[in-house]
Amino acid sequence: MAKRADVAKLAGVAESTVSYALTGARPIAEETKARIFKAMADLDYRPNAMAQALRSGNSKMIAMLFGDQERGISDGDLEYVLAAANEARSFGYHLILWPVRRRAIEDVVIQADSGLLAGAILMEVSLDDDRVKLLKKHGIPFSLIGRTKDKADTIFADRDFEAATKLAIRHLVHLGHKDLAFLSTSTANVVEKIGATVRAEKAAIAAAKELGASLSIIHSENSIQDGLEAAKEFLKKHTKCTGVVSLNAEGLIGFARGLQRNGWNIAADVSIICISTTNAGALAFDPPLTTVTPPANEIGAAAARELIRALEGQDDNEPQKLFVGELVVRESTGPARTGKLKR
Amino acid sequence: MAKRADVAKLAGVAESTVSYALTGARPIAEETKARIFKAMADLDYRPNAMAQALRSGNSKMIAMLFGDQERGISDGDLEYVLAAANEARSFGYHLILWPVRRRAIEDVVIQADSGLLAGAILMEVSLDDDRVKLLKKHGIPFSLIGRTKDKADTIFADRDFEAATKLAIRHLVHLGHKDLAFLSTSTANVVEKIGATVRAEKAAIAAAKELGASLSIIHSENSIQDGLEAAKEFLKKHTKCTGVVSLNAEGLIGFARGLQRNGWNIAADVSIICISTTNAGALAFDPPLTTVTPPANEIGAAAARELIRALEGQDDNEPQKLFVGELVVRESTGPARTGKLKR
DNA sequence: ACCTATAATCGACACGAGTCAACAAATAGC
DNA sequence: GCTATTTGTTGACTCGTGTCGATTATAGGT
Repeated sequence: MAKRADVAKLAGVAESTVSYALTGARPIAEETKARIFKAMADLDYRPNAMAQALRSGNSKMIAMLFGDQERGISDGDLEYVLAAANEARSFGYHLILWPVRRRAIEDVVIQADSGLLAGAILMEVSLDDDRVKLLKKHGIPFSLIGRTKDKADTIFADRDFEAATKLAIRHLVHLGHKDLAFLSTSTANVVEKIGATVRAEKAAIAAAKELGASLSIIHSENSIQDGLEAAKEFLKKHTKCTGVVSLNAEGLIGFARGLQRNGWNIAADVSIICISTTNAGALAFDPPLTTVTPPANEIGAAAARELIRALEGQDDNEPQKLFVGELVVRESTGPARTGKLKR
Repeated sequence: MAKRADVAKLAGVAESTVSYALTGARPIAEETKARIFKAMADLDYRPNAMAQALRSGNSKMIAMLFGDQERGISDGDLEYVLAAANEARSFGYHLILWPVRRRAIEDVVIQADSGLLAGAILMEVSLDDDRVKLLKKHGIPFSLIGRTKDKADTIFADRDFEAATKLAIRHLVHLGHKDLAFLSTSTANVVEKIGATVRAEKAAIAAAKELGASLSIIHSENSIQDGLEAAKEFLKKHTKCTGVVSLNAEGLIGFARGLQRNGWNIAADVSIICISTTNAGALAFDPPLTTVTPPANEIGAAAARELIRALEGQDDNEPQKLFVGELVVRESTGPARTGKLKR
């Protein structure tokens, strides 16, 4: 592979001149520039990325910290990751996929200290996340997909759960629903203070109150099996409910199935709206699911973009971004049923 | 950050001695070694990855080339990627996620020439893939998830579609099914010679013949909507069929729904087995889907491992790996119906 | 006419590691 | 007891860039 010295020799200039022609850090005569670029083209010259990284102290590598086993992989996750990767690349950065168990975060610190990583993006953040503290302590630049309770001096892109939940509840209330249920994730998530769960539950309660509807919260693991259990609970205690908002994509599959097996008709007997599934997931439902779709692309891209801005030392007035997502009305919601269930 | 010079000074030795203590390329007295390691620990020294990469000419970075928009993202894809990332990291390598449109593959060559990439892993390979030719031409080490028609001198990890398809068909035949259908992907995939489609179709025909069953092939895009269309076609032309093998995970959702809406009972009226969906996808089905599950973890890991072996110059007797996947019997298959459909 | 600012270029050095040639001391071979 | 090899260590060089200081030529201001 041709190096800078080869280009300089062929163009008949000093190596530094080639550098300045490339970076524009100092003026170079047009004529000389032309000669240099010609030489670069002839030699098919590519500046060596590792040498640049070493010299400049910027590897342009960003670790995408992916919580591995713990919470299971959901189909939507890939969307965040791809969006971040695309955005990073458009800035000349690269995204290293880093499946890392929660406890093994020290590896990341080590690799950052070794100059491999310029920064990191963290997914699945809890409200009081040790990993965030560790990264802060070691001065490693990072951004979050999600957010912690203490938001000071933190770059993040997150869902605006308050707005999304409210959007969903308002949709149901406008359809005449008065008795609502909120299908949340596991109680463990509440205890561990997973941001999404805590915020969405709070927001649901607030929005229901504001809009004059009642709301019960149902907890369920993020699995079909547990969704079925949740349906049983619902059928026992919450038959008055005519509308369900779900934060739990996987659980909702079981939940809906449980109701359907019991003879319930989705949309006619009970309206269901999900705020946490992809469009693909919504269409896999029968009937297709009304959703407030998480804008995974925007969130992933924003997390990457804002981190890179910080890395490049650009002052950003607002590196904390919230995204609501769009209400997409499909066929799982309809006017609140009046009178008794027809069964 | 402490550098090698700091360690050398603190330990009272030359820099090269520190290097040799670290790499073991030359013998160093135990006593000296101890002093050096003590100094490294005290200074919290980490060798600079970029300097090592520059000096050694090995960036230890592998691009995971991810066909972006074209074929849509399926949930299973993340599994391959994560498995490859984990495997790579266990060898001290890193996986750069690289969403790249088919045509933009030149970028990869450029970045490989720039020393950023040590190699690449390619997904969604067609039997006669231009990208493979390009990488070969430029001498960029790569491995495939999937495989081309010309397998010579190529590292790959792929599904053994022949065996997987046969496993599926045998399962049905053993249950007494004689008239089978094969739900394939789009005809475009056949024209473009996507390996999975071409191989699985061939294998299905061969296996059915061998086991004495009839087999019709139904083409459908990988979407629920098209799956519904495929169901219509099936209901018109193939009502004799009692068993369906599907290569088309997304399409199968629509296909099954189409049959169910027409009053068909899955398992009782028609057995369905899918060879290309994740366990999660299978469980989202109602009834849970019998599958020959793609061993995404093994395939992703093997693609990474074999590439790294080649990069490190290890002669490998067999860098071409095939994986069948396990037959998991769930509730979508049962004995062939006898007599007429009860409708 | 003189001083200063800017354009254009060059050579030297630094970034932080790996590796080779050289050398002293210790050991082995016969 | 003399040569041949191994052990242990050092300094110098290299990987390919970015950038600073110095140098010359030219233009601009008074």
